[in-house]
Amino acid sequence: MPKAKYDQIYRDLKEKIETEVYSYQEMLPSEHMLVREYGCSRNTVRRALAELTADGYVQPMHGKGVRNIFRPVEQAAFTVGGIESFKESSARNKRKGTTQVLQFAEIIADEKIEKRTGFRKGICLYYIQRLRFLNGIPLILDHNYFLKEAVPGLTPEIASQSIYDYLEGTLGITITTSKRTLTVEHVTQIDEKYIDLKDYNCMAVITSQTFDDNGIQFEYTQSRHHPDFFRFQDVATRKTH
Amino acid sequence: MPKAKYDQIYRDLKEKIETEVYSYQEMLPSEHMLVREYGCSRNTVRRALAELTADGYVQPMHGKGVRNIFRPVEQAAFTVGGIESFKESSARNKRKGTTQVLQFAEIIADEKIEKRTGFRKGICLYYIQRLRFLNGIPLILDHNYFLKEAVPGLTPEIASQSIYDYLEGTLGITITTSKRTLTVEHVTQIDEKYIDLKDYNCMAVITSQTFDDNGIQFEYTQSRHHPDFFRFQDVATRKTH
DNA sequence: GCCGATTTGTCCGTATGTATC
DNA sequence: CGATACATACGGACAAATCGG
Repeated sequence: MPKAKYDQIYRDLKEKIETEVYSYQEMLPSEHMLVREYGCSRNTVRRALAELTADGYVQPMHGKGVRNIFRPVEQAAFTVGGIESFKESSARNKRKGTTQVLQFAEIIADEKIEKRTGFRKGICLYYIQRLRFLNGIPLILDHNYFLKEAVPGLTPEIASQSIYDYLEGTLGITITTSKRTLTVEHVTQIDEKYIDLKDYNCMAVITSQTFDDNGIQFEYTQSRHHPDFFRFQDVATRKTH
Repeated sequence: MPKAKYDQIYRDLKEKIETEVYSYQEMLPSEHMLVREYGCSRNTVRRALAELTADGYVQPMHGKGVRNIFRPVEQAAFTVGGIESFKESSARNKRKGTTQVLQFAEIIADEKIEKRTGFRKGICLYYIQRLRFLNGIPLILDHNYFLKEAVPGLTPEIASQSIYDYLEGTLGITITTSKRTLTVEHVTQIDEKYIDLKDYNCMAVITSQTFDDNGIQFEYTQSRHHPDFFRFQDVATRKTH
């Protein structure tokens, strides 16, 4: 938990927006006011506001002020957003998440794997297949590839709990960046075997390459979601052309 | 095209990374070096680097340096990323995009529409249905709702070209923020009527609420994509817990 | 282990530009 | 026109992490 001043301000403003201390479309106090309120420099206030802007919470308007454009979202499905473990996502979506390990193996990357995952050929990887349950219903099928040298000592036992807890807690790895691609793909035999898709013949597929704070890619994951329980959210800002 | 100094530096570094002047996993010059190279302050360099970090191009490492973690992506499908018009996306994906307007109507928002789109009940909207072709093949079906008072004078003729060109060019609107949700949904009768989905019974659906620089939501769009020609990309960074 | 040099991270105060009212 | 508000930029200071001697 960072104790940086800008982060404190960011969290404080974020909560005020979420709890409607400032209502939708209302202006926040000016930067000058916030400087006085928080007893810091203008740069620091601006940094907090920049993060809220990136989150889609506020919109700064040149010469006018900063407007609250946040609206709460209904959480009907299983919402995916930032980098989160399944455990964290389950908690945020207020569901009980459990995991069943279907496969756990050590493999050597060949050319096909290199092309798909970004791991160099010849490198030793853990390959793990896991089935994810929400409130007892199997909804997500994960195929994980972990770089063995970066993530030593992985066991099926750990995989059935939270690998991220192990990485961040026990190994002290800092997870930093995740590049994700989202596609819609036909169901496979494995999907059908474990997940009741009713009449869907597709799944929502997130593939991600995850990096630690040394810029080393230690994970490639393909996460296949039941369409009825999948929702991906995003805020984009337009770049000038 | 902003002529801000940090933006120049950002673009310059971005191009150097893309053209592999710095190769994958290589360190960029230190901030101090960049300051000398560009003749600016350290803050300005840092701002450019912050944007590259958000793009997933580099990863700064405390006490060590800034590492290039960019890898070119193969463009097999139709890649969706930031806020773009169909025209812009087509060009970026190197495809010829054309548009057929299926419906063009003025409607008044009722409660159902309010709940779905975020436009208040009673407000006057343009409703537009458009079929998008890539290289002559129909692949995307768009349902647009535009706030009439914010986007006056829209015509089917404009809708068959680029509405964004009209908004930004003729009307002088600045498009700023877009909140998007991505789901996988069953095909509808309309989908099937216009798009050849082969044996897919799902589509990739992006719904977006778009705001101008006054924080006014002027657009709600549901964009339904053929699975074979859909790919959404994203870079996430992990927040400390 | 310690120290100093280097590098990134945070924060401040100030100045100037530009848009709005 | 002046006052207010956000945008950009500079230079400096200190902290924290890393690395080499």
